[in-house]
Amino acid sequence: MSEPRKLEVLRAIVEDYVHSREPVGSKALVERHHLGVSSATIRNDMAALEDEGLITAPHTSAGRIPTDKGYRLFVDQISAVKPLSPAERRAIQALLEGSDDLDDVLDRTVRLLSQLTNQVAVVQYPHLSRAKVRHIEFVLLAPRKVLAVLIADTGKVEQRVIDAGQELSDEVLSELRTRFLGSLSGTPLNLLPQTLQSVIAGCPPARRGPAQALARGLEALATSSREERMVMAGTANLARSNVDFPLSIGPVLEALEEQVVMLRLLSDMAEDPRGVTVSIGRENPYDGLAEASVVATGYGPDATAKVGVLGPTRMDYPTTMAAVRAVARYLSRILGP
Amino acid sequence: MSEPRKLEVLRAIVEDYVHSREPVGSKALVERHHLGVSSATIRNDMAALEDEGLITAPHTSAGRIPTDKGYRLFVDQISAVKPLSPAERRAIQALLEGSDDLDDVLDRTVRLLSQLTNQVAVVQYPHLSRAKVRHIEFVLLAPRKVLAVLIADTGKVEQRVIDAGQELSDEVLSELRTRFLGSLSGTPLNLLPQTLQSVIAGCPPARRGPAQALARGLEALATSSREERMVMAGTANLARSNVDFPLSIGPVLEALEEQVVMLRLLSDMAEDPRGVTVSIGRENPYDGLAEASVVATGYGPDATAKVGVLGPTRMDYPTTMAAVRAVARYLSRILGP
DNA sequence: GTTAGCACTCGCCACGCCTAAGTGCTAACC
DNA sequence: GGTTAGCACTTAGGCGTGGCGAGTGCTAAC
Repeated sequence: MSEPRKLEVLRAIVEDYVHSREPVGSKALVERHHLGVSSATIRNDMAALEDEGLITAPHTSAGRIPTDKGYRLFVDQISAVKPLSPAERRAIQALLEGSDDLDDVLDRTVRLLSQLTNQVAVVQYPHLSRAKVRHIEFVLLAPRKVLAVLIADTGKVEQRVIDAGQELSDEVLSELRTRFLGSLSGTPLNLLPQTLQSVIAGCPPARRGPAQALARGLEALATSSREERMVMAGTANLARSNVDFPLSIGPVLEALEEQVVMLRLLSDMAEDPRGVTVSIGRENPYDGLAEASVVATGYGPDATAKVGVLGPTRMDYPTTMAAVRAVARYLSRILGP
Repeated sequence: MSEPRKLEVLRAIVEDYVHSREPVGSKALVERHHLGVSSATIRNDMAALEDEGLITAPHTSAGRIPTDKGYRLFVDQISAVKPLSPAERRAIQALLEGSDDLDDVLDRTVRLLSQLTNQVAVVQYPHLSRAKVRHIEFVLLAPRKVLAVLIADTGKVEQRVIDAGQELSDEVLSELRTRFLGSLSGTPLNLLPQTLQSVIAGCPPARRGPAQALARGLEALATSSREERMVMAGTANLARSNVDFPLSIGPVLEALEEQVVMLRLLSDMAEDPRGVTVSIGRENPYDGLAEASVVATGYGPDATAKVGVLGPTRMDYPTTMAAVRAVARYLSRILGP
């Protein structure tokens, strides 16, 4: 029993099953792929694969389907990344080029990716840590309520309402604004906390209170937005493939809606040297996603924010991985300096 | 055959069907509701109701279910708005009070409303027309690219990247900023176009070009955000009630994701004097929502932005309407002056 | 206008049957 | 030893049958 052929058999099973959604038997296998051996031999191989836990039979007299472990082996060692079609490349380029705003870019990206893969696409907002403060604005909404707006040089705008703790006049606020802006302009966001301390220290005692409140607000602004938000598209694709999620489309939707879950999941995915990380079925901790796989990768300057796709474990990994990788690259290029 | 009793029968049918999801027959009806007549009489009434197109029988020997028209009559003339439970009132109050940001408020609102009704909740962003300009900021991202930020006195922040058409220096931009801010501060957003014209007119010829570009950008900023965006929550509830959308949960998700469709739908709903508008099944033009109903109402100062709920035609209208109305009221109060 | 009674219509479910697909095993073969 | 042919065995799923059960419409009496 040759080891290479066993892998070849696993590959064939995965591909056929992904294609037909039906358990694949030994006979169909030798017919569709020219493996050069008879179905009996394949049966032996399949028995071995089953012993190793790579495939399983839903019932005695059905063909085999890959297990999570089988998909894992397939993804890690067998499959080759399928190149995108020129049409797809063009679509990516065209769709992403005419956009200005960051929100806009991300929005187009998820839509594109979900169309490309026929699955649910997810994009995490890029981190701000590398960005620098471009501008700060305080606006007095009510005597004690200040709207703080932070504009980063990446074009990202963050806002938040802050309780100043005491009543402020427009003049005081304006003075504070100048103070903050003077010290903070150009500061990288990850260094913001320290710099804020020095601003407060430089304030006359009378201004300390509100300055501290504002500083806290700004700090929250810079850190809160880090990994907190994401955009999503293509949930309708879940329903189309309701054959894949027999009755469990509900939990999947829940997980997607509870953005925290998805964000955790994305963040936890270790960066794969080959560029795209895959989490298959029960490999991920959330029960609702037991029958789902996530294909994701980082993008942007330090590749910390993630873009990815969620679909049934029975998905076309090579193509999906190719699409995710391609989209991430274009995305990085567009957002890049 | 008494007219009032016929309505009573329709009411009973709607309520039972909503409760049990199963066609309701004449016998079950007299048992569950004390109508004071026999099942034979009810059968006669039901035949009449069917002639009028208010109810229908899925097949010969099944009970009846309401038609869209039947629901319509029920909503318009029969049902009484069910008051919310004290617990629900408390939940609304508690959840909405601890919030600061507009985004935050809307986000909590949809989540709350979807939990309250076990359906998909939708909130349209409030219009800006009544809001006034509080602050304007221009930030130079690249020699020709300007990030315009518009802060309204409602605390809403809008941003957009503008192509200035020619290279600008920080000084020129700063001068323009002062010019714009001087004239625009306090201007209601719906009057923005006219005011912008006067700003441009007041510019020295050398500044006209960029000023015009910026003005166009600001105008787009003020109008674009009007009815364009919405927040949504509770799509997972669609799946839970997959009994209601037999196989058609896909189209519903599509409609929800194509925000344009939902926004059109919401905007098109005429304001009902009783406060809550209902669109039932095929009353709405989009095919994917043929089995869905929307319950919505306006909120905010001029009640032009909408908040609502989408669910199966077979929904508990009285409670849903009550929830929508209550949430809209709290929302108006919080956003109010 | 209401009611009782009755014949009739279907959807649904359970039962049993059969077929097709696929397996595992054994014995022969190279 | 690995490969193959053959065969007995298993089982899901499709299909027709028949028996409820729920519900209706109609008629005749009240």
